[in-house]
Amino acid sequence: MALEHAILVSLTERAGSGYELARRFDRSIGYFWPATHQQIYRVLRRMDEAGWVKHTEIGQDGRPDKKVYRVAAAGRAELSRWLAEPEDPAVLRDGLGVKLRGASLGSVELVLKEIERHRAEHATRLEVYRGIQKRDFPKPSGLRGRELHQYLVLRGGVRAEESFVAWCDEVIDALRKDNK
Amino acid sequence: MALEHAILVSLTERAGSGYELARRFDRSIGYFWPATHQQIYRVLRRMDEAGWVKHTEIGQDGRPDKKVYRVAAAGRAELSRWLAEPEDPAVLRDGLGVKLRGASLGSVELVLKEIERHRAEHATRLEVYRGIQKRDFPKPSGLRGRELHQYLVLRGGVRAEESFVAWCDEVIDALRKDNK
DNA sequence: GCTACCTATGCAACCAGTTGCACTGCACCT
DNA sequence: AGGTGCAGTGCAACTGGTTGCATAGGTAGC
Repeated sequence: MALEHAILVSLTERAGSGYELARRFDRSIGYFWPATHQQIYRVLRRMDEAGWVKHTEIGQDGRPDKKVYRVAAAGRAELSRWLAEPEDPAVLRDGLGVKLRGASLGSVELVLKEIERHRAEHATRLEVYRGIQKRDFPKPSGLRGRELHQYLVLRGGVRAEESFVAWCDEVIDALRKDNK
Repeated sequence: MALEHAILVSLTERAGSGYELARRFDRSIGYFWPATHQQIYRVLRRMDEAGWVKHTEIGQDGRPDKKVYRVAAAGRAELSRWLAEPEDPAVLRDGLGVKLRGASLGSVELVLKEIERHRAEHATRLEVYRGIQKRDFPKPSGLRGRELHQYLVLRGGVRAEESFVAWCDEVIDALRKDNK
């Protein structure tokens, strides 16, 4: 598992509350490791009990109190232990493939519409990534170290979405021709 | 959820036992919707109780008896209901991205090795897909209907692996240059 | 004044996927 | 004779992720 580790990476970059982490996951890390606030709160509590992180309660006026977490020594140790450990390659799991495979058992028309819808969503995500790329890494050739790594992860997202959109186009085209 | 539906699609193509389904998932559908035999047995029993599939016990000599499942009317109904229903776009979830993002907190050397290892595994998977493509769809331009759909799903796998391997190459190259 | 949304944390129940194990019997290799 | 691997089904326990709900005060728009 790696939600623990994703949180540790994020908290090492900058301390934050569960809520803030959930926002960060929505915007960046979560593109590669999605997580809801429920999951994040639960894991934070677990890691707190295990001594991987420590929290400081911060009273705010006008807003609810918050707990700001920062990585403890044990957390840093666990993180480098995990970084050195081999990771199982991720598997593809997309219901759209199953739907396409079964298209002829239902309405090919509808499956085609569905693929067009997915194409649009992935194209939007791609635009978001490209926006981040332009804004945060306008000159990638000069990047080094941590920033380079962040950039390369983003590149992974861009490539995945590009390839998905291209596949959708291939499918849409082929299904339309088959229908004629 | 869609394991039910993945199984229904597979069983509609050809009736089979839980064991046979598990083999099929290992070889084809499972590239896009992985499942272990445990999961398959459990879901088959559930679908049997719900009347979506029916089984016939087949005694074999020299081998254990098996239950051959085939899709019942209720299963066909459920399948076309699901096919017409919108599906949430799949999310990317790859620990390797988290590792790369956190690389500078551990050993960049080791993360680089890890990425090379993943590259090799995905390249192997890509070769498997290309082999299937060559063997089963030597002339894709003439394909229609169900065969076309199967081919297009395979194309999705090929594209995903190609793009992953290309990303690995980009990362390996960039990390090596950064290290110099 | 009402609705809606944001910040902030959390419980409880549920569902899906993973892992480890158990049993049988044949075939093949060493 | 013993180990490995294949065919075949299955239980039990666990882990991780999802969904629905609760609470509470502040701000912004109609």
